[in-house]
Amino acid sequence: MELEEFLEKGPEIFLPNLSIDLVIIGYEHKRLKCLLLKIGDRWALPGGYIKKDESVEDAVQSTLTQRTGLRNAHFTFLSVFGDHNRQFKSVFKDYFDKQGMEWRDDYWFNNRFVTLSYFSLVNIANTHPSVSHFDEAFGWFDFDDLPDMWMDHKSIVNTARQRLIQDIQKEQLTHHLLDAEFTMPELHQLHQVILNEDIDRSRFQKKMLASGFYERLPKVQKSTPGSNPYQYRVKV
Amino acid sequence: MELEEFLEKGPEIFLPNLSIDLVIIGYEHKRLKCLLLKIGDRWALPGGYIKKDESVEDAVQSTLTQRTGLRNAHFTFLSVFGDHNRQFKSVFKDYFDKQGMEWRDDYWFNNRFVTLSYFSLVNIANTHPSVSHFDEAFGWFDFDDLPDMWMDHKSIVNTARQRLIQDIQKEQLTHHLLDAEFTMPELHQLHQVILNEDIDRSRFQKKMLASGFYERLPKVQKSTPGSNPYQYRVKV
DNA sequence: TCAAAAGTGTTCCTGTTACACCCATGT
DNA sequence: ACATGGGTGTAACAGGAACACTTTTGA
Repeated sequence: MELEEFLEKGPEIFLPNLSIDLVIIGYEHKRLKCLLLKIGDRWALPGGYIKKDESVEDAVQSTLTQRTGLRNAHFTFLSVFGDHNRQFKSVFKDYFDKQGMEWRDDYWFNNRFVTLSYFSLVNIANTHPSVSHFDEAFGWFDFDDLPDMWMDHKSIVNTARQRLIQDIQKEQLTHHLLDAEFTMPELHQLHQVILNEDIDRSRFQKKMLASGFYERLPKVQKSTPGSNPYQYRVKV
Repeated sequence: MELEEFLEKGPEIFLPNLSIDLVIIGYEHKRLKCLLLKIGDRWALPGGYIKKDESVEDAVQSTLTQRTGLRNAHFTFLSVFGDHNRQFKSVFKDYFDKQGMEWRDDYWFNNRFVTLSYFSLVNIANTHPSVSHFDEAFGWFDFDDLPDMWMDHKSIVNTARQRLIQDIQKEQLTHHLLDAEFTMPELHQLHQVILNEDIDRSRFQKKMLASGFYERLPKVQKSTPGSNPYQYRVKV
């Protein structure tokens, strides 16, 4: 969609008071990362709007695809942010000014918005992020080293971080962050990073295997000393 | 708000595509109950809309107060229902026809709505439910004996039931369903009803006391055989 | 004094924790 | 051979489940 169309036809195409914010989480170099977009001199979560004739889930999926290039990425509902004075005005005004574009207070996206936030676990290596109307750049940021962010976006990210810690204790979902085939040491390392604490190797491995969620594949050769770990993948 | 104003001024007052649905849960005669409203020949969840200048939480609270008469009732977010063709038209058309009221397809509440559902645990004895614009009656229905309901409302109720079962294992929130002072046997009975299974008395009592959430009060006289149970209340 | 209700104690079992042991492999 | 990494085993412990014991009280 062209910017022109987005500005003028927005209210006809989208639900005018609902937005979607995505906390897209990746893992690289033993760090948890979060995909952010640069708008003006601050950063924002990727997001989008819901077309009047599409479901919320479809809107999330397509926003996710648009931003990461991934077709069937994982995502889960995070929470509703519904403050009465929640609006994007300050975010975009800055951008318009800098671009020398006409600014109008009655642009539809200056409405008050209720946002539905979702978080998504992706394999960074498979993503091809792209920029869109207002954002000039994207970046994967360390969870512990977030840049200046617009509005309440930083607190949304932190909500996601807390939620992730809770969820991985009950559910197997961290594999989304890794390649389709991975080793237990890799998974172990990842969990330690997410929980930010040491986990007993033995216990971790037994717990994972006992879940029945993964299947063991042949060992592969590797170049470091020590024995070769098995490869695993999620069962079909 | 008068019906006239609601029909005509709605789009100016409320966010035009967001609604709230409440699963208000009570407990009476050893049964879990749910508050429903009669619209036409079916039943619906109490709900409402969000004023443009109020937060989602405030809207939920005031809808809850309006429907139950309770000032500070418990409530928790349940889930988003965001199907693309989710609309109330069929619900209200029926009502308008029966009342001999003019029907217009372009009434604002015939829009497609995304609904935010919340569930609330209340003490039925303290409630004073009231009817509003479209609903002619209210009723507390057994969870296992729900009437014909509009749209996806029955599945929202069932989502709440499942969610309640999960939540009470981790959190102390069932006391909202009882009087401010209650006995362990009462709480025990309640949990058995919610989980629909027998719970060992001994284990239950120890778990509840170990939570540190309740404080013991003096025993009171009662007229049935057996010893008098202690009273408990939530710690301040 | 008997039966029902309520509170507490005891035993068993499962699953978590911490740590030890052994095997594989590159240097 | 040895250091490193990876897989599995074991003993100690905590918390849950099942059941038994005791006291209180109205009939």
